[in-house]
Amino acid sequence: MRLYNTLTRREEPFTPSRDGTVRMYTCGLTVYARGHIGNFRTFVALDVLRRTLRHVAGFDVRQVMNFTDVDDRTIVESRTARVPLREYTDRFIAAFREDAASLGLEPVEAYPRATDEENLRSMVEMIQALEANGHTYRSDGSVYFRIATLPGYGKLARLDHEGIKPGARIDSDRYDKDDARDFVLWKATGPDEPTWDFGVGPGRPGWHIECSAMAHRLLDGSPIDIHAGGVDLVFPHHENEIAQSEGASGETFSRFWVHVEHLLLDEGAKMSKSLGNAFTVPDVLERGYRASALRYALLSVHYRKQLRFTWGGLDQAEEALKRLTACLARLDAVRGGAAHPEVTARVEAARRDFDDRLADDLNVPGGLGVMFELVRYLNTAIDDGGLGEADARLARAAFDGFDRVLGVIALRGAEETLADVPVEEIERLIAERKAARARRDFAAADRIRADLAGRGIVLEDTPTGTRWQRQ
RNA sequence: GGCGCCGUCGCCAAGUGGUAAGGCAGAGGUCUGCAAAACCUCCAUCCCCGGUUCAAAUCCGGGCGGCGCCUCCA
Repeated sequence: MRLYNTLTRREEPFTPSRDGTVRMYTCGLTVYARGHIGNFRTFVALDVLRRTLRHVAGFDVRQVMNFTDVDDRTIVESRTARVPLREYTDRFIAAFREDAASLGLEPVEAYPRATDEENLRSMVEMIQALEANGHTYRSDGSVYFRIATLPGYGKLARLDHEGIKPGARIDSDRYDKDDARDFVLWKATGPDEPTWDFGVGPGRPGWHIECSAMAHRLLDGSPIDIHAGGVDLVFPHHENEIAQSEGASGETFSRFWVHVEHLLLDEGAKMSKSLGNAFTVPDVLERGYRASALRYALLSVHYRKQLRFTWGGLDQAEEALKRLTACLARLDAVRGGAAHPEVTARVEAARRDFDDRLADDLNVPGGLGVMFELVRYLNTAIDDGGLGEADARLARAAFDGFDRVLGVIALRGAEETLADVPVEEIERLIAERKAARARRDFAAADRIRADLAGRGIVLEDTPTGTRWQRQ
């Protein structure tokens, strides 16, 4: 498959470097608050990447997604809440897991936390390696990375080193640094702060070191195949990760860098917790939208384009999903009849086209187009009686294939089984209504339909019986 | 000030040299006890101006507009 690589600013053919297994690191959440849907835009996009690597490209994937559970904000917020740091961050890790499940994110192979001892130890080892290689200096008990010692510094972000804007936010952490662009590897303990001492003095990890160390430890050394995250991480986080990893090991850190563009608000501003304009997944669900619609909305724009989030956009996503599931229900109702060669050919072509779109730097919108063209074709075939049960089964398998990447049909199905009106009751009422219609008691029939409609269940009569659907 | 991205139908969004996918919304029709769904038909020449080319939404130049990054950030 082809993937856009931020390192080269080009699309390149991608294949894992070792025996068919993609080793991928994803920067996860800083768990000082519940992640918002902007964060999840990134995670959904990277979930699609993961699924495409597995199900379209046919690779195995070993993916690591970290939780940053110690930094200035987690420390401050936990102190404000008067809750121990670990307990405080546990809450938001649990919230992440809930939201990730709601959105149908495939679990990744490892979710390391920065403050787990084995991770802290590997960070310290990396810092010691950097010290041995002459890339560090100490100041007031903290250890810093001296970027002047690494000629390739800046290769990812391609920043103009000389042109730092006067007045830009430099040196915001107010420690003594020799150069504004140097960054902290290990921060000396402040008053009343959590602290660890595994060999470079008492303190806590700087933001960047955790990812370098955990990627190295959990993905079995450099170079890893893909390192991914939101675009805002390109600089300084990813640039500094490269500096640390390559300064310590002398080897390329990651072959590919994948960055997901931001989700913006309707007004065009970036959604972010610090700006106080963020929605969480539960916020969206409380408005009556389904997680499957949110997932669809988040993945329906190419990952390298900014996505403007609107409630109307969610409505459109919901309608599109209904069109899709309605077609699947029709397919499932087809009885009898052999395969038609023309249908087989169309379905096979759609599968190929879908995979081609996804393999082309994750062209999800293109893939959705292919899928909906097939929907129209199949609907027409059903109406014309030109679709046999064998065709329907083949088509259904194709949609299952699409959904291994999109993950949206399966999510709908899971939502159905969790809903408040039990399926058995719905089916009982449908049977009652059928009896009423048979004796032409349409008033009773309509009463049942209205009752279910009031509880969010829509009935549709078809030649093969009554179908129902949740609103 | 530096670096970079983007501007396609009312809305969302593919397409990046060969004559505009798809979704939502809208109009008309078929079907139906009603309703819904579904299907059919209709609905754009690609921000503007120049240029290159047999051919440009796609390449080049210049505008206009929107956004991101330049040490909190997915």
